[in-house]
Amino acid sequence: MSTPPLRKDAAQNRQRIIEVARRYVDDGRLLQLNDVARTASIGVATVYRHFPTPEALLETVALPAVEKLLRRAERALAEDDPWTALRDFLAAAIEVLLTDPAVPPVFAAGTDALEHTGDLKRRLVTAFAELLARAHAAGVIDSGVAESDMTPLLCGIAYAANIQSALDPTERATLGLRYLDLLLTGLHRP
Amino acid sequence: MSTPPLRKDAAQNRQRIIEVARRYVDDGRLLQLNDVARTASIGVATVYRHFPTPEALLETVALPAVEKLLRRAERALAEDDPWTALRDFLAAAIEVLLTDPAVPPVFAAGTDALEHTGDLKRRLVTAFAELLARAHAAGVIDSGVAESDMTPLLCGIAYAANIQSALDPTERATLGLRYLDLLLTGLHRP
Amino acid sequence: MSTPPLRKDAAQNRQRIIEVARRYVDDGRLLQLNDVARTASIGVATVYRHFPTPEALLETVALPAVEKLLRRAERALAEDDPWTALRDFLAAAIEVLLTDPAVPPVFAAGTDALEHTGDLKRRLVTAFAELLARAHAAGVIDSGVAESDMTPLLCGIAYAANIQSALDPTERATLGLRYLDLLLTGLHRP
Amino acid sequence: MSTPPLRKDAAQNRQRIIEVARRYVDDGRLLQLNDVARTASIGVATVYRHFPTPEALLETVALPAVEKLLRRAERALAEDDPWTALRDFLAAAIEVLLTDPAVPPVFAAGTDALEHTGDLKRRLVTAFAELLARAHAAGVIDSGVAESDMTPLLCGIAYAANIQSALDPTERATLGLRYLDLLLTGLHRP
DNA sequence: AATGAATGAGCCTTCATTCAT
DNA sequence: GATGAATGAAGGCTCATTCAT
Repeated sequence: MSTPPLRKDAAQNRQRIIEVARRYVDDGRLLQLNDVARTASIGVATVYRHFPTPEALLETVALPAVEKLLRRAERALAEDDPWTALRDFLAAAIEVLLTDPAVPPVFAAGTDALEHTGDLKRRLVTAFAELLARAHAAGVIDSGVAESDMTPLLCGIAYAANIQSALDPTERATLGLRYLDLLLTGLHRP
Repeated sequence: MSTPPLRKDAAQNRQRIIEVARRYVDDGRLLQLNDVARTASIGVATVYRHFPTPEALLETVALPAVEKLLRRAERALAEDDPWTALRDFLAAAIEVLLTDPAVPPVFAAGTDALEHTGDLKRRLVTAFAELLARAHAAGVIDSGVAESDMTPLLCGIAYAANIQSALDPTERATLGLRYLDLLLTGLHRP
Repeated sequence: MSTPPLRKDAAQNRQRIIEVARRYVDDGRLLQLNDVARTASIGVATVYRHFPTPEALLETVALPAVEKLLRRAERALAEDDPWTALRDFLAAAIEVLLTDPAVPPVFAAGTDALEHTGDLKRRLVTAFAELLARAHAAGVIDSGVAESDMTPLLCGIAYAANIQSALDPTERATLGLRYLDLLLTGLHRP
Repeated sequence: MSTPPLRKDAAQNRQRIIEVARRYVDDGRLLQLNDVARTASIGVATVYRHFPTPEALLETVALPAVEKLLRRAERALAEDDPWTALRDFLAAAIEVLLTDPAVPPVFAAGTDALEHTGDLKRRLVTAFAELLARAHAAGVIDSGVAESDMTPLLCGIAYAANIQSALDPTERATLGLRYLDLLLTGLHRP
């Protein structure tokens, strides 16, 4: 089912590639397999074998953050108050999206390079759906919001915060949380 | 002040280039000057003289939509009720952003290729600032929202709606308006 | 025989082109007709009519200097002492070659764009031949030096001095005169 | 220290590129990487990897000749008579400069594309400096000539000989040696 | 499994020259 | 005579991907 265990040197290479790619992503550089290979002092073809496309590599880089978010979602599911649960999850999502530049493109992408990525995303949506259902049941959220709005809304907020390219990552995260708050509270004061 | 009047044939070429570029943008193709030239059956250098960079061409393509939006902003300024005025403007902006794919990149860009574009954007921000000030004065809007939030928020909503790439433009516009409404109203029902 | 008198505006244009070209040459920029036209705010075709090739323009720019050198040659012919006459002429040539960057390429070129340039160059060689003949007759110069060595030797010295691109024009002229002196005196001390 | 040994096929390609470039240089054609690639039936990028700039390729083509000259310089250093040593070296230099059209531009260039080229040039200047010092000590050369005059003087002579574009390479070499002789002996007969 | 050399399509851009206005 | 827009060939260079070693 899962990938066969890698030979030790292969595993090392794989790790090295991911580390280099991580640096690229953090620096805002474009992930180019060729480039990454050179930086990692690893043959191009080796990189291609491990990661057939830049997307596959990017998703692998984003993986830990996405998994972490999934754990936050599961923790949120354990929370009693439906509103607190939902809000905490959304805040966690924004934080992850704005803290790790590898994540937004993975979320925004319509298709996934890695099956595993799709799995995680689906489980995240499922968790959100549950949180949403509880919130709806409790009447603490607009009835028009649907499960399918999660990704767009979150990515939209992250995108909005990222437009301020002059800010540093921490400031952008703060800004994103403020935008989330605006969305939750609403701009209008009747 | 403005560019000297173009010779008739030059004006035709310019128009033809813009039309071809418009088709590129609408089809979601990347604007490449060489490519546009070939499609337009016009010499590359001619295209380069008219539009030194793809951005300049894109901004020119986006121009009418941006001007239209500015007129909507000015109309909104004529509206008595501060909240209606602001909301109408925001709705118009979302509509334009989602109706014309040339517009979002122009708004999201930090720098402008054409001076005129910068002018328009600044006038738009000024108009928004005025609408916002009135809304603040009337106490009909969250006091934390600032002038500098306009572009991020609007672009964020447009981005969110555009993530649903399966939808056609009209459906995306509708979705965008719903997202705007969510933002104005707030997700939370206390 | 000679060009018909130019219309006044045409003459002005011509003058303006030459002035601009002079600046180009002095700044070490490449003479590009298109470029010159734009800088001079004159239509490209106008420039082309006046000067069909960059060489033609360059030769025109170099003209006054070449004519000046020819006058120096004629003055040298009036000098009594054959050695002084020859040496003065050579020194004048080096000075002109290193003072006006338009001149060396004109001298080094095998073919001339303008008839007038060819005339002047030939008259210069003739004058040199005469100076040389007198020097030979007086036995004050190596018998192997021929009329056809003038251009190569002078251009060679100018080239040598120009290699020191770090120096300013005046310093290069001084260096060129030193190289001429070396050539006249010889490096060898027996 | 030196470049890692090339793979066999890579070495063949490299060699092929150099051979084609050599033909270009000998024919007086401009070295254009794209052009060379096409002629050599080798991918452009391959050529670019081996030689990032035309200068790098040119210097590589010129290398054997420059190395040969350096050996001549070292042989000259072994010669007892200071004047003979210096003269032989200069003659060898002129021969090389006029025999291999790849060499003059390399010498005249202020900056080197390849470190190795710079090394060789510096070693050549050092050798010349030594030959010059001995000649000065023996009082057999004009005291004004300095080490820094080597390149200009040699290139100047080569340039002078090359102006006679009608001559074939061998004749030009002969002419160059005559010009060298004139420089050593001096034109003036007092 | 790993390597990295090779590929060549394809983009961007410039320039000399012509020609319709 | 003057203008300057138009041309399109051509050069420079990069990049994702393959394949021989």
